[in-house]
Amino acid sequence: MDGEALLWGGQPAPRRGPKALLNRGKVVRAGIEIADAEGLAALSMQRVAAKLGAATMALYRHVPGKFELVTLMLDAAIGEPPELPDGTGWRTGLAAWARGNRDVFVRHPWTLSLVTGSRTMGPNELAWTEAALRVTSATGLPTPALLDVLMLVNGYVRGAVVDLAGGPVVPGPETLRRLGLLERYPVLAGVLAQAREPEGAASREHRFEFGLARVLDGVGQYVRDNPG
Amino acid sequence: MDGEALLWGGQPAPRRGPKALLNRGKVVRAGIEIADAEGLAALSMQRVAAKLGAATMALYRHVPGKFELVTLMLDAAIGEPPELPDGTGWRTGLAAWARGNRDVFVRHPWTLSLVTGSRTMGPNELAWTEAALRVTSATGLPTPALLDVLMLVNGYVRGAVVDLAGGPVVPGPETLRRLGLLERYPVLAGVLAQAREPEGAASREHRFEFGLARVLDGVGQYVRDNPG
DNA sequence: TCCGTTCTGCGTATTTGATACGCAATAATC
DNA sequence: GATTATTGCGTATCAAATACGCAGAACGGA
Repeated sequence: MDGEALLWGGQPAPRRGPKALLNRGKVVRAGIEIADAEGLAALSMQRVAAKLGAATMALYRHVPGKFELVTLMLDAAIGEPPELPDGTGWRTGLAAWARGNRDVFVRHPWTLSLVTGSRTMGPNELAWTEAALRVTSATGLPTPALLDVLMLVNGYVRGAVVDLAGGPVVPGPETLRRLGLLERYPVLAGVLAQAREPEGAASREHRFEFGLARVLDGVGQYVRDNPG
Repeated sequence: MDGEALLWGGQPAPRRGPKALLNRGKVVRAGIEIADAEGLAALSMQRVAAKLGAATMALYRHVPGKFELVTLMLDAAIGEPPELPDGTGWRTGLAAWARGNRDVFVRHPWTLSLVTGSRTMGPNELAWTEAALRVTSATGLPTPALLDVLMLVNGYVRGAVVDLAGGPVVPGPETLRRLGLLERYPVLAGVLAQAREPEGAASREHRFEFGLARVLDGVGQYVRDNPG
């Protein structure tokens, strides 16, 4: 089964046989719970089966295999797009979309490493796309530019969320000093000297909004310079 | 061995014993070659050993385990930051940095799914950070804002590169029609109707530059509004 | 020079996890 | 009730990571 059939093809209701104790939805939800709590690395067919009180092989009646399970988990975790404010202007709408998008990744951090590869969009992901295009179309920009703006905002969110989810950590000060990096990397040293305490969630949240505002400013300037 | 010791601690040169046929660098490079060609999923200790003409267990003399191998592969793939034009203004420098950053991910697509998690920065990644901070400091912005700008640009690049590397694919037109999505998703339908042929590399490249220009415009406006 | 120490390569065995295959029980349908 | 589709899952196989320990190599000191 390819990705499209998996995500978009319905499952024919069985007409005979014993009542199924499991179903695709239950399996997918159990997988998401495990990944939310312990990450994708902790996801195994045995873990999912154990959580459902079933034998490992029972899962294969409902999902073709582990890869397909993860594919289904991704679209399920993305979920439906939020209701976007209507008539309040493209900037408000696009900002709300971006924050909703961000929240998905924050709630399900394991999705981040999955959206970096080539894949077929599922129903939910496609619905988010439609939602973004709808608010963006209020800019009056021509169709190709809508896609450009979508990738810009979407790209920013995906990239920025990495920091919200606990991004890269600078090595400890002794290590830097031992290797003479504080002298060789003066600007970095200055930044580290000022930012002594580790950054809290509030600071990272502020940084997300800073970047989002700059992105939307850039779009706004483009809209002004290219009146439809 | 934690990430910091692994990435930043040197290896003491052995004084005795047989000449080593392998070394950490060879193992890491072989791993990168496999991941470049076939992706991270194809990376196994046996594959790496086979490529080096060694037995699987021989690798464990040079890297503590597979996870640590991947950690080392990431920093090695990132490589040294490019020489950035000096004295041509922050915008030119930051744009060059962003493109260089993008090129790393395009050359080594498997790195994308690795930079989404929490991790210790390696020497190369830290050098890129210093390079970005250096060109950004020419804006005259205060130190905390430098970090904000860095996350903005870095976030944009990481997110945008997903599309350059072949991002999500919209399901086929029959599927959309069969499910009535073309009517329910009017804006999307319009976009799809216009963009019939699949997008080429040139188009995606253009989209990357579009987004980058908007990001830098947004930063520029902020710099103008907040003179140092 | 010779021996003990240190170090490398790697064979063997264990463990974990995915999944192919087939059987037995179950519930519609005939 | 007989037939048959369908489910749950026991068993077996295969791939992959890695702990453990041995054999041989090179270096240093007596």
